[in-house]
Amino acid sequence: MRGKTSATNRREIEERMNAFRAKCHEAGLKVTPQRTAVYKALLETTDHPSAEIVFRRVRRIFPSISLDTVNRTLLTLSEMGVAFVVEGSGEAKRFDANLNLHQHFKCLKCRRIIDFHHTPFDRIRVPENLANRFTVHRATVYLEGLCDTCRKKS
Amino acid sequence: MRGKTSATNRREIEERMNAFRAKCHEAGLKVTPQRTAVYKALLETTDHPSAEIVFRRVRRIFPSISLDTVNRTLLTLSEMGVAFVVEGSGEAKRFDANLNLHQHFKCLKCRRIIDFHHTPFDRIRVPENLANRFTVHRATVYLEGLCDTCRKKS
DNA sequence: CTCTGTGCAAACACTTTGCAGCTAA
DNA sequence: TTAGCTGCAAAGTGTTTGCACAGAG
Repeated sequence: MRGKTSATNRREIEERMNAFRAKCHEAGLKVTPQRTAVYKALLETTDHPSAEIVFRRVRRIFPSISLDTVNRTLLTLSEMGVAFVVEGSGEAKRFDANLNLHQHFKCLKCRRIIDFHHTPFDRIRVPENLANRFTVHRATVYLEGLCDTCRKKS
Repeated sequence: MRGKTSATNRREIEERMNAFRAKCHEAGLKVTPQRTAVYKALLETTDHPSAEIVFRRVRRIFPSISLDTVNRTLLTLSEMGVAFVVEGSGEAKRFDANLNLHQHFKCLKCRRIIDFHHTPFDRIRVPENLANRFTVHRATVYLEGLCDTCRKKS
């Protein structure tokens, strides 16, 4: 399962690749072999690789690619909306000593993390099959988007 | 509001400080002035400061403290469970091209991010007052804890 | 042909580590 | 007294930037 492509979703990958090419054209971005290879590598995994790991994978079929290109491409992909960054923003750690129940909203533009509180979100019910696999310490709702200020600016 | 302490929660801060001292003793950790100052600085803010920012704040009342100490202390605080790290794990960015609805579980020990899918979590209803303040691109449930493997090991 | 994208190298930002001296208990 | 903590300096890891050349459109 990990990192492997099942026969079933091979067609899905092909579809996504086509959609990707279309989206590049739309956005006025060139469809370079590097870009294609990076996107494909990312599609073919179910784990959440770092740039370094994507780099190593892509290099197997595209030996001349550089890590910089992989980094830049991954950034481009996130900006296009065909990929996103999960936990590990690359930025400095941010700390929180507020142990009262609350949730976080993160602005993708100014990177601010804003606390909010919505009582129905306090009691996330972790389903049983997950509770068996994991010991859950924290279960919270996480929102991502644009804050008021940044939304006005753009 | 931002970074300020209101008169109302001044007592709450004092309470937390006492609980903190107790917790240090319990854990066999020394109650040093540096530690106390860092924790207090963190309690007194509602934003989510980086080590650098905590450092600058603490230095105002404890000029001889070093950034390393702040870094180490913040780590200690997270391990004690009196603070936690929000977005910005300090680690490398991780990417995900899976645009199908899914949720993430993060193991605090091995740092793996594991996808899971629980249909009731797919449609988080963002309350209206938030929808006014933010443009939400992604709303998801985020779990944190120990995975099966790490739980067995410890 | 043109202009974006790429590769390389250097700069940067943040974190971690090793060690000697200090201090809370 | 002494184990744990702090400050300093150096090394490590990951990301960003500037520039010249290459290649997609």
